[in-house]
Amino acid sequence: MADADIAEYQSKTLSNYLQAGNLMAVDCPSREVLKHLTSRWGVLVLIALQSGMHRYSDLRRKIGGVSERMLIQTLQWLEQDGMVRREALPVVPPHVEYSLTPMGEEAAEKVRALADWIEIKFPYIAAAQMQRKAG
Amino acid sequence: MADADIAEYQSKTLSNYLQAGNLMAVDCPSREVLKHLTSRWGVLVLIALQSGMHRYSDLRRKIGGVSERMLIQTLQWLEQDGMVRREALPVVPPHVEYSLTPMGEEAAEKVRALADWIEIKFPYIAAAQMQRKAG
DNA sequence: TACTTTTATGTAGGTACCTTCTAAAAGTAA
DNA sequence: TTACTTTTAGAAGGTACCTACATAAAAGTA
Repeated sequence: MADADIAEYQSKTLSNYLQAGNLMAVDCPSREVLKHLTSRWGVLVLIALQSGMHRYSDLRRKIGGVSERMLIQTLQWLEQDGMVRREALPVVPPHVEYSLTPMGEEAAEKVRALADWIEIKFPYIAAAQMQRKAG
Repeated sequence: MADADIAEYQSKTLSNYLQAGNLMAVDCPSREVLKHLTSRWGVLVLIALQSGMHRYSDLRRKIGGVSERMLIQTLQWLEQDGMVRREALPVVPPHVEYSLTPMGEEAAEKVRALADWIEIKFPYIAAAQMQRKAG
């Protein structure tokens, strides 16, 4: 932990951490969490992990089009936010298991509700888009 | 409507539009919709409009930190996707009213469920972040 | 020695989001 | 005439996401 982090940590009282976030406020740090959970790949990682533990390469296969770099990046964001648990087995070649924490399960449910809705409603959305272009 | 759009439109049969989206697929156009709904300002616009019609400047005031450019941009995405209805009154200075379509109401509910969850859980998330940095 | 495997990291470069500034429109008020 | 109103567009420039490619480690096999 860097000195700057320690200073920042100690400057905040417990009550600061008990306050709910306010996403409408300009500088509320909860916006960072929103950004991670709703990021291009964050959504898909959460949904993919809902069906249980996955290895890194499993996720890469499952989530079409994600690059190695961004998958790692996204997993690290979600791990840092306490949504994803990372377990590295001390073997060669490396074997790393990713799974959702209890908090991650809750987040994944919310995100999946939106994703499912989009998938089901997509025909209507596409139709609306066409109508608008044609109109 | 441009010729290219007409050609694209006619190349698709009705059944194409009745297929549900698949967000895990690389090139499924539903991913664009997901991107709009979960974009940095898209989430906040949907939630803000849940309490009814807002003028452009109302939204700008309500959503902390959004720039004029991005608010317009986001509203146009959501309008194009059929989530937001835009009504311009023919007066000077301009008076434009934005509101959710029925489909937008549904999307907003899903998005708000996630946002509410983040705001409530934020103290725990922040604590998790700190633990990780300190660990 | 060369090659394999899996999970990362580093870098170079592109793209798209995003902010800021400027400007337009046509009325009203000073 | 000048300033001010509200909504939107355009341009310039910054930043962060994102892709692609190269590199690394570690221990086993051909």
